[in-house]
Amino acid sequence: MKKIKYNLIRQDGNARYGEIETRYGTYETPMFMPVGTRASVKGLTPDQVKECSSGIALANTYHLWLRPGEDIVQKCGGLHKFMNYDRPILTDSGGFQVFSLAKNKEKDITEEGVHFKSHIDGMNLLLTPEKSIEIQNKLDSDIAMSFDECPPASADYEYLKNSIERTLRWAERGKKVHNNPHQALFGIVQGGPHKDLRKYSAEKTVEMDFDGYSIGGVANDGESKEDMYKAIDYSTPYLPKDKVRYLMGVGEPIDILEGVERGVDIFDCVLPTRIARHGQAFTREGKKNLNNAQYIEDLRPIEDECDCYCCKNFSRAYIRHLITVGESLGGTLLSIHNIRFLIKMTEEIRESIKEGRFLKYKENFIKKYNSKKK
RNA sequence: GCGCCGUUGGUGAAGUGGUUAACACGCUAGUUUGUGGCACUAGUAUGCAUGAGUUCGAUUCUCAUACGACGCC
Repeated sequence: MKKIKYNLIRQDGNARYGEIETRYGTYETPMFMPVGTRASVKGLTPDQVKECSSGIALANTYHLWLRPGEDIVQKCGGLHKFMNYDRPILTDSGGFQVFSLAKNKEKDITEEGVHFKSHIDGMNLLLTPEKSIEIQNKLDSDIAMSFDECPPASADYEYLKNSIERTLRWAERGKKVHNNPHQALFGIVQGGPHKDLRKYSAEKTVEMDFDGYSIGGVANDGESKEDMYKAIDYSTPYLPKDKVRYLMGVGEPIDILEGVERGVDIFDCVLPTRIARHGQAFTREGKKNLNNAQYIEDLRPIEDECDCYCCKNFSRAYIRHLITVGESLGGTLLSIHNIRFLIKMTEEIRESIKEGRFLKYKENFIKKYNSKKK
């Protein structure tokens, strides 16, 4: 009956090195979590994901609710058995998806929940805080997320003020129905880039006593980097030290570093797999587009020093070939590289925090990462 | 040999006597942050087989040449 437990081991400034204990083992933080929206990290087998030294993986409540349905997953023995991933799983609440599907924001987002049309068959549906938690209970993930309102980056102060109040009420409602004894439940801090709203949202959420806390409403379309960093800056100071902090949806290497510096422990992002499918690779010197003609005869791996399956076995020329002809193996290999890249990065971040040189590590990383930019 | 039709970019092609020659694919580059997977954005023919003519002006009209398809002897 053990929920997750976070142990803070060392701090370097606000950067934290720690570990998360779960029923599927103990994993170190800072951590990057690969995203497997529909109970699958796109293009990868669970073994391939684990080979990247993955810890927690993500799945999505909205998608699994529509197909195959939470009851099917439950009958199959829960999400871990269903997708054969024997490490921890976090389920997103579905809020993010549902908000992008709600056409008429004013009318469709109500106190009860969010009305929207299924992206599959157009059916009118309603997702409520209770429903989201009930689905996640059945999916049997290790961490469930509260159902929050995810306002666009363009939302103004007044809108956000009302929005965080509603998110707090929704968090309370979700908490009441949450009944999976070995599933942790996280609260979500909102409030845009505004200091007072973030502070208020964080303090009120913490009062409800969740198993961990996320910073939401970042990495939205059109949001500036400055606003994202502000959102973190104004949230983490009000979060308890002995609970995990999760920055939702962030996965650009530099943003991970900025998050860690501000006291964030875990990150998730679709970026490594999405850009992989479109032919791009993270490297120490910034993103590389393997579609580019310069790689046609390039026999080198994407990165000489990388220890991933892709870099140990395949050339840039081969990957470019796969990508340009549309072979899905190209996306798979690049996804392995990109996921490993971010996880390796978090391993190095942990070492640097343990040794008290995180800021130096960050500075060097960013310098090299931006070195090829004009 | 005669007749007839055709010849537009890397490809398939649309089109007009008068500023920037449609569209698609390809190619080139860029984008992508709690995934409505396999998308989006931008660029990509200084020239419409070659030569001459008509015209203020021709890729568009006329003639010749070259090449190609079809038909006939």
